[in-house]
Amino acid sequence: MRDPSTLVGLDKAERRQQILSNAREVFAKRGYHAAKIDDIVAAAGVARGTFYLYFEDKRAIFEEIVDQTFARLGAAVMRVDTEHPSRTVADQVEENIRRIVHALLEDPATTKILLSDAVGLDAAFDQKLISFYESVAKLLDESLVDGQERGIVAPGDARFFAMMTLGAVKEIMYQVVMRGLDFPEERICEEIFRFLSAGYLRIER
Amino acid sequence: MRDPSTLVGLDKAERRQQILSNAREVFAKRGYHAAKIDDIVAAAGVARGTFYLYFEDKRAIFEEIVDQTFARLGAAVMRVDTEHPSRTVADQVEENIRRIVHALLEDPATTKILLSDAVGLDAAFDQKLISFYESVAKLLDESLVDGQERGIVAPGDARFFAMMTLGAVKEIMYQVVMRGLDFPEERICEEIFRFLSAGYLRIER
Amino acid sequence: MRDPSTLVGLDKAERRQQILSNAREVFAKRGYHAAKIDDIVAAAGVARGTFYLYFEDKRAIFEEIVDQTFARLGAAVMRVDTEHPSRTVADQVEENIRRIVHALLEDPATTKILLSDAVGLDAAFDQKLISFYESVAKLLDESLVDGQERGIVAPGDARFFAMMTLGAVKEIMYQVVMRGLDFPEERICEEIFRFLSAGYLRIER
Amino acid sequence: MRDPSTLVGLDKAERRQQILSNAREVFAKRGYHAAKIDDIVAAAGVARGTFYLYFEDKRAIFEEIVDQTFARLGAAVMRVDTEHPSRTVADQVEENIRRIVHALLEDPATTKILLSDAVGLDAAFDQKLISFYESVAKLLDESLVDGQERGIVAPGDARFFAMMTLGAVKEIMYQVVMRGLDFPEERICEEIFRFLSAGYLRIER
DNA sequence: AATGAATGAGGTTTCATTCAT
DNA sequence: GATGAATGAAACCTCATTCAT
Repeated sequence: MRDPSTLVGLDKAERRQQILSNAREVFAKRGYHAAKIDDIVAAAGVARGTFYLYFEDKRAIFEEIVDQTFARLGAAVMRVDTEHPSRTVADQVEENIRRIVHALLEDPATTKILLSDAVGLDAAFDQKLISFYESVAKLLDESLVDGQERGIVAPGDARFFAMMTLGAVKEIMYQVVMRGLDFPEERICEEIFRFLSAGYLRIER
Repeated sequence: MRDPSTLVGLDKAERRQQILSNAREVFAKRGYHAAKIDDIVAAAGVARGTFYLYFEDKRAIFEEIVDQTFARLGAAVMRVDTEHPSRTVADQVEENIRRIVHALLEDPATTKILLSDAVGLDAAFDQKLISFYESVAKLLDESLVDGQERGIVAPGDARFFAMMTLGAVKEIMYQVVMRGLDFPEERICEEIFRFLSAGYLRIER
Repeated sequence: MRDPSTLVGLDKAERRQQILSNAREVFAKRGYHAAKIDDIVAAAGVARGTFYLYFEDKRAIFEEIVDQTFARLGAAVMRVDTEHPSRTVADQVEENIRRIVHALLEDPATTKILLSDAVGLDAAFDQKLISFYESVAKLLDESLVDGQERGIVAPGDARFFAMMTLGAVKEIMYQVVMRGLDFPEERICEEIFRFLSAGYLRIER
Repeated sequence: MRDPSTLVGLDKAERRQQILSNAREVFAKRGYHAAKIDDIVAAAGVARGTFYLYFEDKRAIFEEIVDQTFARLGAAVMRVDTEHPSRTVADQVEENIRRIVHALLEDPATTKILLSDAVGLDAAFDQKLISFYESVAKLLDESLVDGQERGIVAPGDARFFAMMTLGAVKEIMYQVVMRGLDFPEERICEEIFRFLSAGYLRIER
């Protein structure tokens, strides 16, 4: 419970944000189901009724957290410009990986929510997640197809390349936020880029 | 509700299995939280009290389903023998991918449970998942380190290779079971193998 | 809280009835809004969950009480037979008044519910009440029109006669159950019959 | 929400009346329990806090509406003067019926509140209603007893005559305001008077 | 062993009322 | 005086689990 004197004078948007931020932490810490409205309002230092003044219900605030995250991640991605590459395409790809990884690591609580709590919540939420990942995969897929035409992406089914790239990044992030692993951001990006560039199997067939 | 006459005469183990199988379907269909004990016993054609004769509680049966799956997946993996390779190493690796993918696709309901419902369930369950994936990653990691010594795996951090491989496979499986995509098993395995072998980026740095 | 030993072994219908009867008393005593589910289950000697096993919600049990009362009152009414009067029509009318009054007085708790608690509950319930009184009035109206054709009912708008008769009976019952007045049933019936027969104003116009 | 500019400059009494009138409409439209303070202040075009500057609480404003109505109805009644009848007694009785019916019909919203919403609200309110109807019945009773001494009212229990008269009038009013029936005022009065004068049963006993 | 009625803890939500500005 | 954001008591209902038969 914070000092009430610091809480007065917040305008609607600020109060909303205050509850939202605290809810995010509570969801990250306890998980969606274990997080009770009581935990959230206690963390935010507001009364239970106040919560319902700003959010429809528990699911709504959770959905908003996830939506905000989707928006933030979407904004982090730079569309790869293959037409007039002021920088090399490789740099652009690397830059995107770096931005995504950075966005995910700068707020591990939210990343944990995205990769753990939001998964398997209910059918509707599953759909939302799937749609998001589909849109990401599609974006990637298009870039890859384009890259294939220019000979900078190997031939093969770009949809698979996209899914596997997505999965590789998700898994590293999952391990990092869930196990509290402490890899340097730069290191993570390098490894991903190296993996995408050449795989690792060097074996005869 | 099944014909009760078919249910008599089941011995303890059979009755247990009967409930377990039905529960698996219900969990896969509805998700852990939306799956009510009522749904499970209705599907299994037993009384509510009977459920508790065979299982401690709802979590216990869910945990058992996941544990069985872990065991099944573990059994599917063949330890890569680099010492006395009766077959080429590449074949062994490919064989492993094929077995895992096959095990996951032959029972999509359970795969969905593993990749969606079991995620973010609660802190203890998260730990269980992490441990499983860690053990898989470790196994893979060891093989890769061994492979690096023999020059059949590229240099680099094998832990990352392991995580990314795991993530790539998980994501494809997730997409397949959640979106009902219908890729042929063989095709999936080929794409994964190709990805691990050479990545896809072919660009100057 | 009753002796639990007396409560076991009730079959579904009996348990239902047990809750229903106790709810009726609680509603009568406290009124619909002041009657809490807790009061009802305490009176019935069952757990809160048990209540919801038998009734959808508070409104549903209240509606059922009212519906039962409507049915009971409807059954108490004997259709006046003007075609082949084995008894005089007067006797039949008197008999009906007697039956209705008797039905209302033998269960004052329910009558209080009908005439007080059920009134102004909400729009849907108002509609239900109006429909019931409308059907009663219509029945009465038809008898009166028929009576007018036979010269045993004075000329005039039978709908008004019906409404006013209904109102007169309702008001007496209301006063009796709400104020605990203790008029003998027979006396009440006589006064009503006398009123319907001749009014009371004996004045020049 | 009215134009705020029209609301400034109201003095205390006007502001009070403004809230009161709007509350009356809201209560009539929604019923006591379904009428929220929010509905009332929205209708009155004032802030929620302002409501509590003028009224103790929700019950208080409702009680005041009902009290005002009681006062208005009481004022409408003319005491029947049997001592020095400047007009015939019949005319005075008829006049009273006419005044009451008129008072009830000129403000159907309030009449609906009185005959529906205020009924069965809670024990204290029931008592208030009973007291009011008792005072009305007593007044009527006294007139009738007096009339019996003068031979212009039939012999019999005047308390019953009073109750039944009250009930007859209430029921017609109830039907009119609840069902939106559109009987001419004059017609209603005639039918009541006719009923009180001679009843309608014309049958042998 | 099987049953299913009964339990009650625990969570969500509403809304009349308060109070700092 | 007026405002409306904040409050929190109170009530409802669900559903995993127990237990008498």
